[in-house]
This record gives sequence, structure tokens and C-alpha cells, in this order.
Amino acid sequence: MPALRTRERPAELAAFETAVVEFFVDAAELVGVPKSVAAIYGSIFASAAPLSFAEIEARLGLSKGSVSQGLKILREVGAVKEVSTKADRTELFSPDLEMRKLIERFLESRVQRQLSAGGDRVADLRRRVAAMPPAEQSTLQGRVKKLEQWHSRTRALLPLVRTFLKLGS
Amino acid sequence: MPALRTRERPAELAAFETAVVEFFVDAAELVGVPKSVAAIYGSIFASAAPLSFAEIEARLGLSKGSVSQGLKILREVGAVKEVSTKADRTELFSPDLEMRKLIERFLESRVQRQLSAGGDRVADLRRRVAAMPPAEQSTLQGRVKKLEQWHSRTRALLPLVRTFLKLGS
DNA sequence: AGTTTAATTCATTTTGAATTGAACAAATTT
DNA sequence: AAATTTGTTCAATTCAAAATGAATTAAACT
Repeated sequence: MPALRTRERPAELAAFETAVVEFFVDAAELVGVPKSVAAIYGSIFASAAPLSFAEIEARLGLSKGSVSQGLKILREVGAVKEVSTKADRTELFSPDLEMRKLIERFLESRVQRQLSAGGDRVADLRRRVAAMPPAEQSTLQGRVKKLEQWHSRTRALLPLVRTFLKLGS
Repeated sequence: MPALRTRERPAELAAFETAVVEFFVDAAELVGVPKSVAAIYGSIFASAAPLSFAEIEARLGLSKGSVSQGLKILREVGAVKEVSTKADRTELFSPDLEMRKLIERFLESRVQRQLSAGGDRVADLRRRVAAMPPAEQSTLQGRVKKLEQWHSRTRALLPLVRTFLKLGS
């Protein structure tokens, strides 16, 4: 991704924006979100006034395609909301500050999904162990049990995390 | 990744192994671990007897390079231990069943790292807001505050997770 | 209606990570 | 010590995800 293009804004503003963008790009890396999406969110988050499509494109030096695609994703997950000034045709975007929702969505779409898929698999495994050669059965049964333990423990952890993140705001 | 090569083992054994491998490959996807590494761990985990390098290579149909590389990683994070039968030259591998350690390592290397990097960035941002144009300052200050909140909340969550996962074995 | 501006779509390209495979090293056997 | 077997390393390849940009649609203005 090319460096930020700065136009003629105060240097501090640009620097602030860059720093925010970097923050989000970094964080996104951890959870496997594309850089461009994180950068778009970052630049919107870093702007006091709602940002237009064109502004985002210009500030980040991204292609129209990436901006469109990124904004679509961000709207879908509710990370960004459109602030239509009916007077104008251009769409303006502000961050949806309920970051809790973001995390919720993430947990749901990734962790939750994986957990229930995993549940099915573990159940399947439990059935299969029964058909194993007697010599190996007890060992393998132990292994599958481990899997079950971890699965249920993780499952139990999820609501805890949810609750915790819900606490303030 | 090519399908499992089965050699002449009982069909149930192969099926069991495949299922376990799939379980781990799936889970790995969630946390961004390479398939091959997950598959190697899976096949070791699914085997009652320690597995040799050659066995892993054959069962998964991976290249020597991948197996070597994968085993290296798995050893480094303590997911797998070498069960040397001094009589033989071939290295044999068993799963290190302390999966807790695995998760610990993961949390440490990824989450922890990101959290402290993020901490620095947030501190930096806090300083920068001061230099913003007065008109925008209060808005931006609010935003940075949000970031701080989330950062500290996540930081607080981590030990909770650790404790929880430590509970039983 | 025709022109301009704004944004989306999607086939192609780019990029970066994962995997391969061939060359190499180390230990073992004959 | 030559040949063989076992595993490592790393440059080259492959592959999938991400980004691009040109074609297209949609809306607004003349």
C-alpha cells in the first residue's frame, strides 16, 4: 500500500491521521482483516468531520475499487455509517463508535462459527474412536477427551468475554 | 494440500486420522497458522504410537521441506516432543499434551505483542491530539479516548482468559 | 436526451505467504 | 571411504488473498 498522500492539510493533521491508520492496520493484522479495510476505517476514525469517498481515496492513495470494496465491508459490519447530507450527492462516512458491536460481530462470525463446526467434528471423532483397534483405543480415547475438554472450555470462555466487553459503554 | 496418502493401514485408522487432521486444520485457520503445520500436529495427535518423520511425510503427502519446517515450528512452540529411541536414528514425535502451553504461547506472541505495541501508539496519539486545530480537538480527543478505553479493556481481559484456561490442567 | 460526476463490479494483476524440491550436511552402514 | 539413509536449508514456485483499473451502472445537472 502506497504511503499517505497528503494534499495541503496541516502537517499535524496528516501525522495524526497516519498514526491512527497505523494503529488500526496493526490491530487488523492480528485478526486477519485486510490492510486497506483497516486503513479506510482508520482514516474515517481520525477525521473530525465525516469523510467522502473521494477524500478517502485521495488520503490513502487507494484505488476506487479498494475504497468501494472496503467501505462496503465496513458498512456491512456496522463499523461505519453513512451521514448523508441530502444536499449533496457524495456519500459521507463517519465511524460508528460502538466498537463493541464490531468485536461482537467478529466473535460471532469467526469464533462462534469455528466452535460449532468444531463441536460437530469432536462428536464425530468420539464415534470413530470406538472403531479403533483395541490396542490403541485407550490412548486415542484419551486424546479425543482432551479435544473435548478444550472445546468445551473455549465454548465456556466466549460468553465470559462477551460480558466483559459489554461492561462499560 | 494433496489428500492423505493411506498406505496399507486399516481404513478406520486412516479415517480417524483424517478427521483429527481436519479438526486441527480448521482450528488453525482461525488463528492464522499454516495448514501444513496444523496437519502435521494433527497426524501426530491422532497416532497412538509416536510418529516418524517419514511416516508424517507419507501420511500427509507433504514435501520433506514442509515436514521439516513444520516440525521445527511445532518443536519450538512445544506442541510436539521428540521421543528418541536411542536405538534408532529416526526421530519419533509425540504430541505434547499440555495444550494450555500452546494457547499461552499464542496469546503471548500475538495478543500480548500487539497489545503493548498498541499501548505505545495510543500514548503517541494522546500527545498528538494536543497539537490539533482547536475546532477539531474535542471530537478527536473523544476518539482517542475511545481507543484508550478499548485498549485497556482488552488488556484487562487477557489475564482473565489466562486464568480461565488454566483452571483444569 | 445528453453530459458529467459518483460509485460499484468484476476480470486481471500484484503481492506475500506457504510449499516445494534440489542441494547440502550429518550420521550410519557396508 | 564409498554408499545410503535421515533430516535441514533455502532459492524458486505455487497459490490464494488483496488490490487494481477499466467497464458499467446510477444519479444529477444542463
